[in-house]
Amino acid sequence: MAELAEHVDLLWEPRGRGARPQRQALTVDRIADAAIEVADAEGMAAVSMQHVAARLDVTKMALYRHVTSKAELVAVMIESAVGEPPDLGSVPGGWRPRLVRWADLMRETWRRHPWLPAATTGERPTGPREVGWTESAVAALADTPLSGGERMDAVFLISGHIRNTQSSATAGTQPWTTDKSLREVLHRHRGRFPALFEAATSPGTTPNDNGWTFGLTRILDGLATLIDSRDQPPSDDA
Amino acid sequence: MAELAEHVDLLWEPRGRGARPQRQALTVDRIADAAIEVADAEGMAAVSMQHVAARLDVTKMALYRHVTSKAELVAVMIESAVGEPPDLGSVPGGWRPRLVRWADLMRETWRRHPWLPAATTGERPTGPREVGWTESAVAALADTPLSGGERMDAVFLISGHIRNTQSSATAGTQPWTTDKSLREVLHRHRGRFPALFEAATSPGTTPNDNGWTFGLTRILDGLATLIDSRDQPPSDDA
DNA sequence: AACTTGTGTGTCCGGCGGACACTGGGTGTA
DNA sequence: TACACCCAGTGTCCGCCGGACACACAAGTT
Repeated sequence: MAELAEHVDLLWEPRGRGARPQRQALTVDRIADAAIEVADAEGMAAVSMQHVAARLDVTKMALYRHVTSKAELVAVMIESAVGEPPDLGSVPGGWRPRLVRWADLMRETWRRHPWLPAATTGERPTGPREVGWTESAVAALADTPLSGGERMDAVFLISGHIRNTQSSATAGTQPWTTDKSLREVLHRHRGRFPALFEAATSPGTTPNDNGWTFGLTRILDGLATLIDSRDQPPSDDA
Repeated sequence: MAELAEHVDLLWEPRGRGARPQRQALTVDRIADAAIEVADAEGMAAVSMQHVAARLDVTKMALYRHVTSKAELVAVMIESAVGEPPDLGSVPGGWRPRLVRWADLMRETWRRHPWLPAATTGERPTGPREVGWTESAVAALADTPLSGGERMDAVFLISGHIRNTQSSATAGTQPWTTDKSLREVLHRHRGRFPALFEAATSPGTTPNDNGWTFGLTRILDGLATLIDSRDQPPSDDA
């Protein structure tokens, strides 16, 4: 690790005030930033202690002075990547525009860090910023007649939809309209999957956004149905 | 690997027709079954070539005679675990009861194999049974006025909801109403997350099914809104 | 000047997926 | 009957992974 070039620099480069320039001190933030860079560029699978350490020009064990385990590093990565939760107070028009705005912001964040779906599956601790995002969405439903549990379920439903549309090929449903080899295999077995074949080859009217717009509109329409049924106090129909 | 007990058995146990009983030959199916047993019991993280091989009493390299890589083993596991897709032709009442039935069946399958969400995230090949499940759901929407792309988006939306409700703590939204330590931390920071705190502590009217029923109802209501708007040919309201 | 503390290093471990050469029993053929 | 071939299963090796632990070494403190 002690590079010869480093010594040469020491001899030849001007030094500031007698103290050696010396590389920047390691901090949790610098580690998390480096790990996020790796994940953004090469995916979650490339995030190993060695790889992250190499990017910072230290040994992997140096990282353990600042994080206790890889799981903790990932947790810090997530908390840093999701960013500050938004304030939707200024969005006019009630719960629906607020949720649309929230969903768009969250989707944009997740789009910038495609590894977030992979990193956030499974049991793990939750950080304050992540909670803040949820708070923000739950608050958007404050003036609806939904119960507390229903508000949480609604937020979970939307955030789940973001996760699903951001991670490709989630349930084996997605890439058929675009992936050429899949279209080909579907064509070959069209006798076995007639409805799917017809749906995948018929002229599509949906935007190519992984079902994002379609799903969000359905979910919000469904919420509207529930909310409207509550707003009108019990009418004659069950 | 050559067990003494095996030799003893050879000497003492009756043998059928002169041929030694000899352990069962390795097949892809036997390997997949063993891997599924491991995953069901100990989770996806415990599925390693060595672990699976040990369960079959062979060396890990023996598995590579039947699958080319671990990824292929996982693919075979999934294809085997999802089972035969259902035939919904006999379900009366139109698209909605058919989709409800489909969702219940799929949810039950995924409940039996909690590792399916983890195993099916990320790029991977898709098997015919998995496609068959999608076919089944798309076919359920055959007599609706939805376009092909919309049918696929609708199916993706529902299967994504299944995935989300089956994998716990998906977006940091779920376990707050149940997990005691999370309730405690939320109580401690209730000033910072007032809407969430109020929602999580207010008397809940939702069943404790991870938002499954709530979300499915919202999605189907949203689909109904779209379908109804198509069924009535363009009326006066936009 | 000696001690403590905090930060990065070097080495080791078990487990992972996988490449590759080998072996030994069953079978088809001479 | 003898032999060669075939191939499923074995043993060994490699590089990478997360992580434990002892150590080095500079900066303060007393």
